[in-house]
Amino acid sequence: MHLNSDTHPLSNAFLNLCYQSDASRIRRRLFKLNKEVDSDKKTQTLAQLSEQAQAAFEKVELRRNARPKIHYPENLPVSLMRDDIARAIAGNQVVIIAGETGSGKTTQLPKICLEVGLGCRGMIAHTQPRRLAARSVASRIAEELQSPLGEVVGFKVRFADALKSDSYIKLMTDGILLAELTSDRNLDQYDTIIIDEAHERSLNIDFILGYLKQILKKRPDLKVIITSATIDVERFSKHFNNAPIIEVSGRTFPVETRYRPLVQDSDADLDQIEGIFAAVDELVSEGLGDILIFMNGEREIRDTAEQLSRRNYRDTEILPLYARLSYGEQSKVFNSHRGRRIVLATNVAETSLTVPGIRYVIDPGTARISRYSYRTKVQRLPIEPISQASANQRQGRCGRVGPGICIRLYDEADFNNRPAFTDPEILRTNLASVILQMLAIGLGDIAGFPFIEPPDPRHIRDGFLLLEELQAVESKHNKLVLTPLGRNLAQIPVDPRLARMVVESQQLGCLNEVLVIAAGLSIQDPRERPMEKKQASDEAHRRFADPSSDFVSWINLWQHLKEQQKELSASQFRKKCRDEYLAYLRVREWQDLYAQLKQAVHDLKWRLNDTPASYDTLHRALLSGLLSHVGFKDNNNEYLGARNRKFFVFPGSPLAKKGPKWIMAAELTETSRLFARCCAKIEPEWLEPLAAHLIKKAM
DNA sequence: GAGCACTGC
Repeated sequence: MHLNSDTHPLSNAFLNLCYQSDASRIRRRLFKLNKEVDSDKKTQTLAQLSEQAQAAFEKVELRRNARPKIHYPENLPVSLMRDDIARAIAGNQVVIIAGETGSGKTTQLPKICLEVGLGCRGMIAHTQPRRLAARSVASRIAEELQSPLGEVVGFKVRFADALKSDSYIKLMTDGILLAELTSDRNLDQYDTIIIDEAHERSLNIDFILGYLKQILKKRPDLKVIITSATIDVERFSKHFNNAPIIEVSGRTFPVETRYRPLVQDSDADLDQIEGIFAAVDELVSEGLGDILIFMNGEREIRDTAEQLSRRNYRDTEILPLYARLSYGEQSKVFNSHRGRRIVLATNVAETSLTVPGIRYVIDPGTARISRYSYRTKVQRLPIEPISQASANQRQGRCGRVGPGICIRLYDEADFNNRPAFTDPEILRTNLASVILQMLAIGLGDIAGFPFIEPPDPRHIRDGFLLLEELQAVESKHNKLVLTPLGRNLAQIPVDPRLARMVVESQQLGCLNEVLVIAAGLSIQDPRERPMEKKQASDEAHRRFADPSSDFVSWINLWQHLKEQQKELSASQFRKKCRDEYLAYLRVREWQDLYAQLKQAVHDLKWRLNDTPASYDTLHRALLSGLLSHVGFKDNNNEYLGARNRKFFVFPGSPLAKKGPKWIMAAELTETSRLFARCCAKIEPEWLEPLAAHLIKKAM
């Protein structure tokens, strides 16, 4: 029989019916076999591969027959449209599903896929922007399919998974899917990819959508489903060659929008707090129901909460809500309550967290939005007017339990003049990390990558510049390519600057300490600082402070935790953390991330140092990643280096008098959460890479 | 001595 015959196990037609990852492996071996000259060996391998193909075919049959029985909750809008959806999926490689919350698309789509026969030649990948969502969606679908979590339906997020090799549906964060690209270029383990919440347009989502567009031709069997809120869906459709859009209605209640601008006809202008008072008064007179007020930040929330509580609304509790809040305080918004509740929240409440039972929303119309300034080379968090899409999302937060009212503290003309959508992250961020990943996967020209919205060329250039400073890329034949060091950076799953420190520390013999610090600087600060216990918590934390360096305090805290953990039982340790104003879950995250980094350096065949590192080597390693954020003063107290770099010298400090040999402080990444002091004596040779870039710029 | 939302590997 000839290989071209459709029934031969090694024919293309047959392999197309086999389990995809096996088929792809067999194809690769067939391709290699072309070069084999020994005909006996060739025949033998062909027989072997035929057998494997047969098994891979049967695997698909087995999976098809073992699928669970599928039922749909009849009251969901998406259930009613499942035939339309099934038909669209069967007839198109890419389908866009647009629907608001409450349509049931997230839970029902993978079931529809399974029912039409997908999930058999490979798993159904289903991505979520957040870990928590990935896990809880997995549980919900597993429950509906009456299968324990991790069997038919599993999940994989950073630090946790529950999945079997014969699972059908795999919930994951979009970041995990991206990370898997490194070892599975064509996503062969999947026959279907569902990208949920694509309208959020995170860096990960934009990158995945570009990547998928590229592999559709190589994987004609792969089905892709993009789901999004009903905003900007045409853009997705256009990106994927006019893929069909199916709209699914949501199940929400009508929301009345009232415009109450602060700026009125000249003399009656209100400031924001007065506007909020007036809006709260107005809503209180509407009747019972919880109120959600959007704010720009922690401080603003605290101030507003204080002023609102002074107004003594009857039977009303005021709750703050922001990400840095301790878990205990955050969870208060989920507790049942009597009377009225006013929740003052940052943007967490817009996407990440759904505050239950909200009937009224007050939207001042602004938010802090992270933006990379190409001019100053730093990431900033300016307060900006939010987009129409974002305002509508906020408004929708009060239509989930009944008809709602949303008061906007601006006028309708203002709303209509705003941009329709928030700029996607890719247009607002430093691209070093994305570029590094793209180079590592071998995607070639960043400028030619099919992004939905291509990033600003100046941002791309700056991304390369940062990578160059970190010595991760170099110019070769007029092209910027990854250096061996850069290849290592790409394998260390933290910000490239932090990864750079890890690489340097390996050479200097302080890997262990720097892993602790790099992990610590990547997570949310585990130190809690509750409003009413500021002093006590500061004192508890001060025990770990190091006079010369904030980085060393991380090490001190780490050691302390390790000792406590050794002595105490698990529950005692949890309690101890609480008593010492440390967030247990974040401590765990720190330890998990450390373990992950340790694994990564283990894979690189690097060894941890057994003896404690000296201050000098430690700081030298840390500075390698800080270069682009650090400047220094010469003996005349003149700045060397780009003045607009993040750069701090404490002028009053005695160390400032010591001249250019001391770096005093540096802000590592975008937010003050990572502000850290390090007073390190800098040896001239450490300065070379720094001086090369910075001094040249200063000239 | 800064004072600034939220995610993700």
